[in-house]
Amino acid sequence: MKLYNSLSHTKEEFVPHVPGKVSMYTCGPTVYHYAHIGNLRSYIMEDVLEKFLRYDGYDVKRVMNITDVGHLASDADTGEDKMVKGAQREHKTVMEIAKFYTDAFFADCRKLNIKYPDVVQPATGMIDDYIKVITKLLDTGYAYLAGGNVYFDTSKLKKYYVFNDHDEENLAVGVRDSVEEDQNKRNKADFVLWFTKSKFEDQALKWDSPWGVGYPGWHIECSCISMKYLGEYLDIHCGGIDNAFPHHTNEIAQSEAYLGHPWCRYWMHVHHLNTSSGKMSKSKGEFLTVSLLEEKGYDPLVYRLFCLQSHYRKGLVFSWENLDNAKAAYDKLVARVAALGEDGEVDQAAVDAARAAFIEAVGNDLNTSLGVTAVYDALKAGTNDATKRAIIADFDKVLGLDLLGRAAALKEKEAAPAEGAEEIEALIAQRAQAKKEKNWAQADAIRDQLKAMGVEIKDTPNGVEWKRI
RNA sequence: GGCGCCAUAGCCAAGUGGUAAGGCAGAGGUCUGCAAAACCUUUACCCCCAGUUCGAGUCUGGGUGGCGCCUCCA
Repeated sequence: MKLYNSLSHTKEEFVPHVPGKVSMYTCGPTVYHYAHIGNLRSYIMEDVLEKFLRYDGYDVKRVMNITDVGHLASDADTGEDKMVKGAQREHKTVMEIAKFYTDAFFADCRKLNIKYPDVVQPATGMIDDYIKVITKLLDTGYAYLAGGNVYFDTSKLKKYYVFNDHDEENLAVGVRDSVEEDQNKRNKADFVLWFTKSKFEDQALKWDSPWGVGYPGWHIECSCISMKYLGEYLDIHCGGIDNAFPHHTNEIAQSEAYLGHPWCRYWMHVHHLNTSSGKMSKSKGEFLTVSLLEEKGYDPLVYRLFCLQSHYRKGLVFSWENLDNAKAAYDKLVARVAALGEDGEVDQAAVDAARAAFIEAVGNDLNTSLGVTAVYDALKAGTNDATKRAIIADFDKVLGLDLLGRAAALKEKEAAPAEGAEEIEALIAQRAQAKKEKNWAQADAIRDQLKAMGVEIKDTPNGVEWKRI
């Protein structure tokens, strides 16, 4: 497949380090609050990537971290750790908070049909590894001690700004309000590997280390977790675009300094979900969760379709109008799939041809919009229904829209003798009588009454059909 | 200020030099007492200005606009 690589800024043919196998790392959530649907856009698109690679025949191993330590609480840099703040807010311990929101995150993922990674590793479980890597970086001169903390020395690298050509002179450090420049740093871009002293004294979790009691820096976890489970050569590293700098840049710096050779070949960055006022973010306070969508009556998979209709490398604007658009499309799609019959022999040649076209489309830098179009093409094709079902089932291994499952549920719901069926049938009979007498007002009144009961009727040549809505 | 991504119909979008896919919404139609559903038909001089070319949405240069990053973010 072709994949846009943030390192080269071009679409490249994807070639894994070991033929047939793909090692894939994803930056996981910081578990201090619910994930919002903007966070989840990344995980949906990464899920599609993973599923597509499997669909295309690769043996994929996917690893994700859970950040349960060490992220700052606010723009104002006031010295609270996000985990600590979350714990204080809810009167729980940091670890209780982490557990709760980790579970909540994966519950959301399940609803969105996002596969659970092969390995999930909380950052707090890897302290020994961080110490091992930091020790070597100190021994080899890539790191230094200053003011009680261990820093990575970015000047030791041939190229530090790997994703874009930053000019250090023009980097605006502390560009946001009240972020102070750390005076211990030798170079502007240096970053902390291990804290023993910081402005953030209220860390809940601290560990002993050769440099004193403290806690790890904000980037080391991803390097260490990735290397532990996926080895020295990583094929694909995923994450939100906002992580490219400094987080991923620093990961590369640490990992390659530690390993002494190139580390990760492909970097995939998912762009943001925006609202009319910019990206959706937790720190802005107002954000949408999967639960909220459900409360408002949206199937979470409607949101998945909403994401798939766009491209991961483009900003996507969220609005209720746009989500309604996706909802209408999804409901229609499910209804069309539900209308497919069961009869006929699957035309394997047609399935193979559709599959080849699908791979061609989605394999081009994850063109999910075309992938969705392929479903419509399959529905319109001149094949029998069994073949259409087979093709849609096949595509759905990647798209994850559960079209067949939802269609079956829809049919079951319509077929089930719902509660109050006699009453409904009686009303329908009354309406039929009214219609016969051309008493349209009463016929319409009965239809409205049924609608108020949650029953939708339609007149067909074969009589009246009704269903619950 | 620096760096990066993006710019196609009301909305989401495809398009990788040869006379603009698809979806949603809208409009018209078939059916219907009226609806609903379904089906059919229909809706674009591709942000602007130069340039390259027989030919540019597609390449080049310059603008404009939106978004992101510059040590919390997916």
